[in-house]
Amino acid sequence: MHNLTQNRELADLLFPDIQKTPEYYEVLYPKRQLPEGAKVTRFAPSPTGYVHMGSLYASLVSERLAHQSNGVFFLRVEDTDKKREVEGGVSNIIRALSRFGISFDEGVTDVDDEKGSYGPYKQSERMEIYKTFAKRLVEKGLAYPCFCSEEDLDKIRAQQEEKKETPGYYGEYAVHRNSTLEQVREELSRGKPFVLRVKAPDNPDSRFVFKDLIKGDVEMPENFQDIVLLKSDGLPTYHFAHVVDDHLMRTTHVTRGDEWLPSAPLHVQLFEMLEWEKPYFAHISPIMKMEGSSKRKLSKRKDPEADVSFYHEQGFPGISVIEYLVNLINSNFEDWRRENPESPNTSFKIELERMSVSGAMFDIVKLTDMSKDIVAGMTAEEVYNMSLEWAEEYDSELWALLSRDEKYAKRIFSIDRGGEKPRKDIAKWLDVKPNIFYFFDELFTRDAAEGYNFPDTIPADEVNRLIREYAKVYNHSDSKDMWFDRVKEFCEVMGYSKDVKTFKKNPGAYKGHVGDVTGIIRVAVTNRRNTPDLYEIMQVMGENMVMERFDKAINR
RNA sequence: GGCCCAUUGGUCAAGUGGUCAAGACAUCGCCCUCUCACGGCGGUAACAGGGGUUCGAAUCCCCUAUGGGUCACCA
Repeated sequence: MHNLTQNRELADLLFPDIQKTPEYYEVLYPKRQLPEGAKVTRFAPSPTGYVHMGSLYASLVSERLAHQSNGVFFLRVEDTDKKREVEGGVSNIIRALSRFGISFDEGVTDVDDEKGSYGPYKQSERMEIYKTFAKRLVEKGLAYPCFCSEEDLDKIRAQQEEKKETPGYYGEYAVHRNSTLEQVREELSRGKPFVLRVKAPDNPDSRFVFKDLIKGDVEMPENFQDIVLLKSDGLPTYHFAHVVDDHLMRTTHVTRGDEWLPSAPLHVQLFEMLEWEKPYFAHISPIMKMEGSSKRKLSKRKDPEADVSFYHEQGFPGISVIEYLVNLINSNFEDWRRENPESPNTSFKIELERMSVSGAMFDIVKLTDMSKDIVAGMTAEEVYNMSLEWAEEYDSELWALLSRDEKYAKRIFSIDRGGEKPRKDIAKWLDVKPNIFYFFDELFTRDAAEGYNFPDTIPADEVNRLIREYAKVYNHSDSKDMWFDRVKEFCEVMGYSKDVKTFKKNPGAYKGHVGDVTGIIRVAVTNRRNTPDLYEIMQVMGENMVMERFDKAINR
């Protein structure tokens, strides 16, 4: 057993270079002056550059919590594992999040830049801080060096497995826990590397209860493992860094994936050992994916849609993804949206208590539907600008066509848009090309070369006859009503009923109905059976293009 | 395996002891319509199972099953 002076000696022995004190940092990073109820949250990724859907989800929760309470949302980079570091990773993460409208009030802003007065915000630059608090823990007899090698640890584990005991470094298995100062000195003099471990209370049966803002009251065993605080390279583990950083950065609400729930007792224990006020914890359930008949966490390795850049590539507007996620956070968002169709989604207040405690299945069909609604609400101008921007990066051919004649492109996007019931055909910018290709001869030609999509129910001869005759009566300067009147008249001449009802009443009397005829014209002009308003399409195309399409169809 | 968390229609979910168990997406049917879409109307479809507690249970308790998470000098 160490007494107080021995602890102090040990602390100096382990951290001879640490001169600052915890008190120094308490003054350096004072409690934030914020309005009542303001929340301080953070996003704390490893600098891998990869942003998982689950991370976006969690960061969205954190961001909203902070910003809807006039609080602070900051970015901290958890780069204590060099193996995870990827060149340019930080910038990638920041860029990926900004595409979804998520920005930070303080923290890391780029590879070598940051803002805010609670930094540094990169853990690798906070070594002195961690060591200062580690030293204090040693002084208090709450942490100690452990010289076990990997092999030693393996041996312990093997022993425990054999006896069917809980594996880990604790109690009587914690061989270095009660080393004397002399023993430590000797190991050190032999140049042996060490890790710093917490001296956990040795009572495996004691229970720990805490209130999670999402999961509710959770009861678990108290932590009794002597978890590593400082690795042998001197860098802190997540556990220690989290506690030190979130205290010093004055985080009020720790929002993170629920894979952290099992280590929450450890974290709370550390807060208590350091005599710090505990933050609130909110453990977020993972986003799942259906595989066969069972669900599992969306996987970075297996699922392309787990990577948020997937949505950028597909051309989902960032706001669509965000609204989908907001709805996953609080499902009453949909009701709110219906009542507030014009409000920005940031006006919707999220509530942690309303979050689901179990993992939600990621539903790309629903995302697509929501996105269609959002795009349908955009102006032609917006659709043009956003699809152009997308095309610039992902589809140079489309980009060239859209920028070649801006006015023409915007007229295309104006069809069936802006009215009471806007067309819902575009969910993502990837959908644009297949929806508008027929307005461009080069794309249309390529498409028609694959074959025309005339219905099989009408013989080719009849198709040709209809197009040839229709081309003769087509008058490009007709108003919409006149155009349709003329179509109906044409139908009667050709032996088709001028409306569907008449045909249905007496199918034997006609070759078909007006829908069949317009269907043929539609395919001739667009090579699609489903399109927006045919009249509008032909008006936008212009007379020449329309007539050429008729020719081309007849001579196919 | 230990420890946690969970389980309402195909999916997201409302629901906190008394509801004909909302709504949305998907699906199906009908209507509207030049097609498709949009829109409108309607349909199919759920409290994992078993025990309790209670006048009464999706809601509370226990057990079972299933799913998920976690048990590193990774985060």
